[in-house]
Amino acid sequence: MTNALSDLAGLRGHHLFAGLSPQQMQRLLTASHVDDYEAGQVLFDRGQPAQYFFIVLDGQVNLVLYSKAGEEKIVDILGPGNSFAEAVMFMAAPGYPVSAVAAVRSQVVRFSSREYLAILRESPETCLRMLGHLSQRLHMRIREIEYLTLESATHRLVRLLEGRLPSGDTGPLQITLQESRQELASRLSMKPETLSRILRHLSDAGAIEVHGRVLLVPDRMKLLAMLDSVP
Amino acid sequence: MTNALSDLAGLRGHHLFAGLSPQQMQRLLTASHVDDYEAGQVLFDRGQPAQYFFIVLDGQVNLVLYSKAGEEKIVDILGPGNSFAEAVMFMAAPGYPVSAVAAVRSQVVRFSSREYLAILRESPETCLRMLGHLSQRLHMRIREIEYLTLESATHRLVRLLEGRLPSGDTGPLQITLQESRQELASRLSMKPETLSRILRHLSDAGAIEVHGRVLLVPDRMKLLAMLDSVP
DNA sequence: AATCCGAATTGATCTTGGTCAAGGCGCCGG
DNA sequence: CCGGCGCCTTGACCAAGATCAATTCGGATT
Repeated sequence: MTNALSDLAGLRGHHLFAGLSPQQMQRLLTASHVDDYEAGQVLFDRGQPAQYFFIVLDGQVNLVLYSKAGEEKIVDILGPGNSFAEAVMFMAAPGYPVSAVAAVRSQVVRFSSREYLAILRESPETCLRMLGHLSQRLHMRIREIEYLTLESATHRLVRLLEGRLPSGDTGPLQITLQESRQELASRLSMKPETLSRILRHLSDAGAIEVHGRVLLVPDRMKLLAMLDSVP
Repeated sequence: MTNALSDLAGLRGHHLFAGLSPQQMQRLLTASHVDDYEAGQVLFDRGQPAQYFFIVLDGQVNLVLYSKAGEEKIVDILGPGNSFAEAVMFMAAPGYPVSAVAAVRSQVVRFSSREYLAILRESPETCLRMLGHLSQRLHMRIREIEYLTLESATHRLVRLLEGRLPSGDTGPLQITLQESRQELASRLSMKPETLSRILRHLSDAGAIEVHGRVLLVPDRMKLLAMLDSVP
């Protein structure tokens, strides 16, 4: 737990802070802390009172939910530059709705929600930006609900892969997964066994080529065609 | 399609408008319209450019998603006083993320997002209120994802019923469903047949008593106990 | 290189909820 | 009072994905 303002130069440009005056930024930074976490370490638990929001500097943080039986569902995976828990501060009785755990050794900045709220109160422009941000989040969740209820496991995987394809080119493309199979499965709300079988199925069909965490997509159209063949 | 300002007195108190000055409210109202819809009529389709948000005056509006195969999933059911599509206006390229269809003959006010945004730009207090509102919505969705991925159909139904029990009393309680079985099933992401079977199961177990749309809950604890017996 | 250990894959089987089809019930109009 | 038409319920069967149980793979350590 160190206060290392000097490390934070890169944060100026973060879109949550775009439009803040240098003084406002200063105010925020003096009330912020940079923390290091070991792999597996918990940043906060679901239900805990929420006084902070966060930005990942380095490493990876997973937002996760647990069932009573102990199963876990990864709701989001955050890498460097990503913020999280910034929606919680606007609730009347702020409590984190998910748990956050470092997936690997990570470095994370922790900001005071109180301070940020005070600043928001005097900058409508930033307010509107934040509204856009939350709106985006909300729509992501609605899309996730759509995929969960209306589509099969195969569809969900194909959609995720498609979303990670470098847009543009039509030739052979490459995706490097930054998460483990278990994490990927959990995020897609399926079991690792199922993910494995689907990857194999896609591979047998020639839609992808699997080399560990690297996936080759010979033809994006062929991948998308899998959506029709497995309704 | 009539502009009936006189009908709108009740809207002054709506929490989306709390804190607006009479002039601001006036500005908004002159750019708003009251529309009547038949049962089954579509207010807007998913993907359509979004320039309005809405408040239900009377009747019922369902927010729904469709799969390519034509299955439908009801995302939300809105009654008098409820607003919808108010998050969309903050997106960069506003398009409705769901479709809205009147479930019964309904009366709905349609507001100009442009106008409301202009007002927001000059009232940080209202901005913050709206942020709280969206935050709430976001958490509802996260909870829904939680239930969908981590819990069984029975759990989802019990949770919904529990949430509708008049809080407080411990004695025998009563719930009157305002939606049809089909709607309820769709909202809970299950088929009507499954809902029917679960209701029967709960009824056999003595946790509820079913009389058409009226449900009696002899003991809220007994209902909650079903969560353990069917993991 | 040999070993170890957790992660990933594969196969066999099970469970939940979906599908399909056949009644039953309620409500409305005649 | 009687049909008829939706909606709901019930039953028999099915399928996607989960679970359980071996292997196998990969990569770190010695």
